[in-house]
Amino acid sequence: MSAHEDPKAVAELLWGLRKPRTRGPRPAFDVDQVADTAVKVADAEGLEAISMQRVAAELGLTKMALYRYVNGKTELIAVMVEAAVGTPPDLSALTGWRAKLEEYAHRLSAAWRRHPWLPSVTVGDRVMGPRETRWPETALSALSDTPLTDRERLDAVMMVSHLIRATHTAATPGTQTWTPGSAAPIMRDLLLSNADRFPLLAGTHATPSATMTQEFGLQAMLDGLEHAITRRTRSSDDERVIATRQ
Amino acid sequence: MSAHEDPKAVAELLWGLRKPRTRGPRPAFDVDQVADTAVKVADAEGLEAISMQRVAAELGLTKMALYRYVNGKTELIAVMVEAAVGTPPDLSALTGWRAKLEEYAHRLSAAWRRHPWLPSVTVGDRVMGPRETRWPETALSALSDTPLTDRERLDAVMMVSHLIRATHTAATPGTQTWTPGSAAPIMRDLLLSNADRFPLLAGTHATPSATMTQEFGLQAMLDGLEHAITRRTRSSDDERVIATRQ
DNA sequence: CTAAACTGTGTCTTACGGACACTGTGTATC
DNA sequence: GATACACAGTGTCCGTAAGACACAGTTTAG
Repeated sequence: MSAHEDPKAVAELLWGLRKPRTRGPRPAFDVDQVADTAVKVADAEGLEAISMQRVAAELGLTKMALYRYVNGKTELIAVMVEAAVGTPPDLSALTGWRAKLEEYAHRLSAAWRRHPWLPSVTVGDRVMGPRETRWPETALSALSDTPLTDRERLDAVMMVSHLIRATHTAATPGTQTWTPGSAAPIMRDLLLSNADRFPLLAGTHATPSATMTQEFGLQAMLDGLEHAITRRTRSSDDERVIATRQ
Repeated sequence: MSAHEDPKAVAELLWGLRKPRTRGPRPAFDVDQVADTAVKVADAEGLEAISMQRVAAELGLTKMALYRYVNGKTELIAVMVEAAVGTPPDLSALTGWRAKLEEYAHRLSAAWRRHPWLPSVTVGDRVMGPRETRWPETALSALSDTPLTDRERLDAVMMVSHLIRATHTAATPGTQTWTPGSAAPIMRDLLLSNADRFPLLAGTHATPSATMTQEFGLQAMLDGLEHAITRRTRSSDDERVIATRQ
């Protein structure tokens, strides 16, 4: 949209590379306060409640005054994410990649549960801030003593993140604006009254796009990862390795 | 937003439960034509190009005339999805749940590659149309001769779908509006110049939020699923089962 | 043949993101 | 300490979006 919608500007803002102002009146707030306020609004009323107007009003400012802090809505959301993600857990107390990665997954899940709008915004080609970047870095550390390649480690981390995201996105509607949860029962009715065409789905008595059990998916993924690691270890240094689980 | 944003109305539209009109002038188009046109626009110019104005103009109609066909943008997108998903593959020729599910995953991936905007819209609490519903139904059929419970089967299907989605969402930005791909190199530079704080990520020389190898994740998932299935079989009827793979 | 039903149109409202010019204020420099 | 510059906050304007609503024209049922 605007000329300010530039990833370089976002990077400078998130990574603290904005030149500090000296002259002129003191700003009434700083970017962190703006971000925190916006996060509070999004937590309470959802992401669709976030507008320049709304956030500015919350701070007692005019809409245009907000543009002094962030160059546009893209930057606003970027700092919101950075403010909301929090810090990843310390995994050094746990032993074994599996325990570490499992703990990581649960902590990530908790963070996203606290801010239901986060999954829908932390998607796609974008610039992450330093706090957010700590998360994948931490996840990678869980896998550092496995025989996986760098690429595989990254893939595994992304895989876990995406799974956790998937278990949360059901709550955060994408383009639908009706009250959450109202579509599921209707979908269920449709399946039941069309049970002849969709016998398996109707048999599950659950709507497909809705919730997904997080633990089943997570354990299956870790099992699969364990398989890959075990096989890699076996073939690489020709030595049987006791699997961490069972 | 409007009173028309009601999942029941969407369900009626998608499942062909709208009472057929008899009196009055013939509509210039039908809902399918509207959907196809909108899909074409979205394929060519992205989802953000979709507006009532734009789609109406494409059909040679006024914006308000479009509201005669769909009650709002939510309905428009719903019919777009139903028009774009296509039909799931026939898995009956393949033997074994793993081969079937793998084929399913690849076909799903292909469908989403054809319409890059689909992943971002097929999320959350919503009503699916009959064509789209065929997809999870087909995936469930791949697992029908496994000893998994209904719930586990559904979880497994959702897990695979979400993984495939995850490998595609990198291309479809969520809230960022800049040209795709421009953030990744900047993220890479940030990681490299902060290699002391993010040694593992910097070592991978790849940006975390970007692409993820689909096959690694898929095979890991299938391995994990295989583990669950094998264990279930072993414990349920006390009989060793030859794993389908290796 | 008439009246009801329906399609398509034009106009209005509200809300959004953003541009831009302007006012006032505080700090650094001379 | 005076002054000029830099910057925070404001008000106004614009383009675009979704949607409400009333109206004109058309076609089919009775």
